Amino acid sequence: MEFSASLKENFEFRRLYAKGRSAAGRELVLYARRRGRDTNRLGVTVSAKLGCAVRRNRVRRRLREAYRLNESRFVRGVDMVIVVRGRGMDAPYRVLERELLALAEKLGILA
RNA sequence: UGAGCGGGCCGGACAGCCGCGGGCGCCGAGAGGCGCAUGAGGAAAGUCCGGGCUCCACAGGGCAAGGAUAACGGGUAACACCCGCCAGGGGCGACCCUCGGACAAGUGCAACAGAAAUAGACUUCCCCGCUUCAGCGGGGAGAUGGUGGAAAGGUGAGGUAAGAGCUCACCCGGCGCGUGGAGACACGUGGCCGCUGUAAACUCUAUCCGGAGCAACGAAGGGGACAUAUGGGCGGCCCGUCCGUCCCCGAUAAGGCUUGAGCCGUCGGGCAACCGCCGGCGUAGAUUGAUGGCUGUACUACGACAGAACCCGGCUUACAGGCCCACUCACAAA
RNA sequence: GUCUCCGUAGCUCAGCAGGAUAGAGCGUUCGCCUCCUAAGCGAAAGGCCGCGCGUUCGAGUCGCGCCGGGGACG
Repeated sequence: MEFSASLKENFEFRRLYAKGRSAAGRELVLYARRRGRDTNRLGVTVSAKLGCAVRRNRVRRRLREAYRLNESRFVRGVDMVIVVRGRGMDAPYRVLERELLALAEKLGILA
């Protein structure tokens, strides 16, 4: 990826939940917050209650792929967190991709 | 052909493009880039057992406590696992199932029902005496008594006043002896005995177990606290033995981190589990945690259960579908 | 990773040295009381004791294996 990295630290997730802007859809919830850098950071969260490790990994990989293939459409300098809801566990890739872009559009972080 | 039984194996495949992890090679001052091969499971899971490894000075002895295991023989590093075998049970059969030591050391428990729950009494039966013929007294007997999971070894015969393993025959169980077996045990035999069930009740017997865990451990160096013993050395006590101890930074670092009781094959030993010899192979190692997306091709057509986190051996649980081998029964044909 | 505890009526809990028909409080429903409501009084309904297998004559209770839900340390 050109200008994106992972969001890792727990306190940064918490800061986004508290201070970031959010948009919710049927399968996902997206939190985003601008920061004064040139790069983006992406975090993905799937609750352990929603399924076993294999299913959680699959959703997480699909979402990272959806972001990777559409990276050029995003604004630079944004931290974001994707939270998967129960309905999103079995959603196919196309649905997740469309939902991610729609939520990003709603938050105004698409270029 | 149908039904079944035991064991083993696979569990998405192939091609292209774009991505990811660590490894190797090359380029680059560096950041990084390019190329190559490689990259989750039979259960990776639950964390229920057993070990390796690391630290606790050695991992030492004894006692107590606690825990674990439980027919017998073997396999193994070890086990609660595996194999074989015995006993009991199920199936026409292949074969399958069983926490399978000891209630004859002691203690506890056995509701309801029943006269009575481990054993006395009562009811009842018989004989003698008395009698108002209802019964009462003395003696004998242990058979009868709706029940109950379990009732004084069972059935039959003899015997007797009435009865009783009191005696006899057969059977059952225990114990002793003999034979066979490595042993559990089996078979035979005896004028020794007849004893309720429950130890997944306490307990007893035999054997085993030091503790903590890779978030273990962790260097040089720096800082601080307590202190020479009535202290400490991973739960208790004793012996023995050793020693200054603890905290913070360094350090959410590097390492530990993958070659190991490894996998495959031939041959040999063994009923088997398994063991031995020889030859070959090199097979994830992350630290927010690597396998995804798209397209195409067929197939019993959207392909089950499911993701390594120090590493092994087991157990248990989840699992669409498919393949192979051995065997059994029924029917048919030869 | 290690270690614990709990699943019983709609809710909160009792009941465990195994014994017939599983209780209490709150709630629900019905009745009484009151002009009406609350309170009070009386009655009733409501449970495969989380699931399965086993031990036992008999299991909510004992043993084993699962499932679900908490909690502790790091």
